[in-house]
Amino acid sequence: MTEVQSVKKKKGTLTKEKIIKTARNLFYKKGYDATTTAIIAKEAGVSEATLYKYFKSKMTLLLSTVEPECIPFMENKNYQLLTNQELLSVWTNELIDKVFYNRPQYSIIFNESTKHPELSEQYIANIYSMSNADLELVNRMDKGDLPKIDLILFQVGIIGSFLAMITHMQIYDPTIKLEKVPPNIRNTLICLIEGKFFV
Amino acid sequence: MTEVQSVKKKKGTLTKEKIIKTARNLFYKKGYDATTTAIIAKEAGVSEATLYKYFKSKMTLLLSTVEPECIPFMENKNYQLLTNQELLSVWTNELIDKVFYNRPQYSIIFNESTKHPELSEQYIANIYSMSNADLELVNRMDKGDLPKIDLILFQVGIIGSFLAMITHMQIYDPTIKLEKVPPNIRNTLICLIEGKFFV
DNA sequence: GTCTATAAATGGATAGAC
DNA sequence: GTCTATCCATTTATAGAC
Repeated sequence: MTEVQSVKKKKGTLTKEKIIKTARNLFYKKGYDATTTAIIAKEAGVSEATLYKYFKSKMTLLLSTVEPECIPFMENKNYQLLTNQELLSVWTNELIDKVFYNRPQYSIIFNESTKHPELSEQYIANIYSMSNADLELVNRMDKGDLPKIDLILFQVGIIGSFLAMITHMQIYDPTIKLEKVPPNIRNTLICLIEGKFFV
Repeated sequence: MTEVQSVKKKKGTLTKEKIIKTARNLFYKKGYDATTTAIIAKEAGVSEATLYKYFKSKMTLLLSTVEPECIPFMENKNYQLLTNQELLSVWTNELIDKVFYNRPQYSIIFNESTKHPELSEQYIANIYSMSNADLELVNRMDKGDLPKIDLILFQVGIIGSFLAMITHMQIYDPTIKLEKVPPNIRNTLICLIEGKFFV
């Protein structure tokens, strides 16, 4: 399938995607301000002039790297059939997975939005996009089946918590390769959210 | 008391402190890489040459801004007398307050450590410094009175969560003045940690 | 569509006067 | 202890050839 796609795609499109992908990883690892257009171009295998053919500024490129292309990741389960406990558990795990597989985007948005207000719109678009599980949660809160809380702030807290834990591991072992959510992080986070520590 | 102190202090010391304070706020608000030594000097009311008399490089200044001068903030309660519930509640609130009143330092360390490994040492020194409440928690975990968890990772999660919530508010209202922990953040975070949502 | 070459501005850092 | 003036490397961004 990727074969078919890449045959269809024009050279220019591929170059553009390569630049975005390269820039995203660099912004994620070193931050926007510390990443030069020179190094992006070099690692993407193009010249700086080419980069500026596709993006009229470095900021435009930044915005492209956080576009929600990979953000939607939701299953279409029958959330209505779940118990409160089950729903919350599913919701938490879906959130963790979504953030994990898009952690460069989330990390960039969370880290750079205060510094570069141009990103705020993308931040809001991401944070306020509702999954089906979200909607069902809100539904039950409205009906009184679940305690009413600020779900957005709650979610922000979980994402911040998760990203901090990932960062923590990376500070300890900068060479670590994260192919899936590290089990100890998932456990500690679930433990945190479910209040398991509060016996 | 500040009067007495300022009389005692030499001019140079005051200048140095002014530079650190100014730099800390700028690093916090705009990030290390986006903050120039020119703007630090200007806002501190000195020339760049003066700044470089006190700090041999911009990185040295960064390290000074996160030094734990304000970090210790702990009470000396009789933690042994508290019930598990009370201890956890006290521990959580102390952590929140500590992070809040030193949020520039925490924020800088959390945001810049991956990008600038020179900071890792400070990161570790901060994260691994144990308060009395920490020690009592570990104690009870060892005795089996509380479930055993990775307390460090747990703490990292809470700090990340808290900083993300603060950032979230600031993205919404960049003019906001935070004089104390916003009640909705404290509530949501407590609600998160105590698993109140998991009925 | 991509490159080489370069403009224009800004960055961190220092020498030397007062 | 502090400043003015300046150095040199690096940065974003572009013009014009292929």
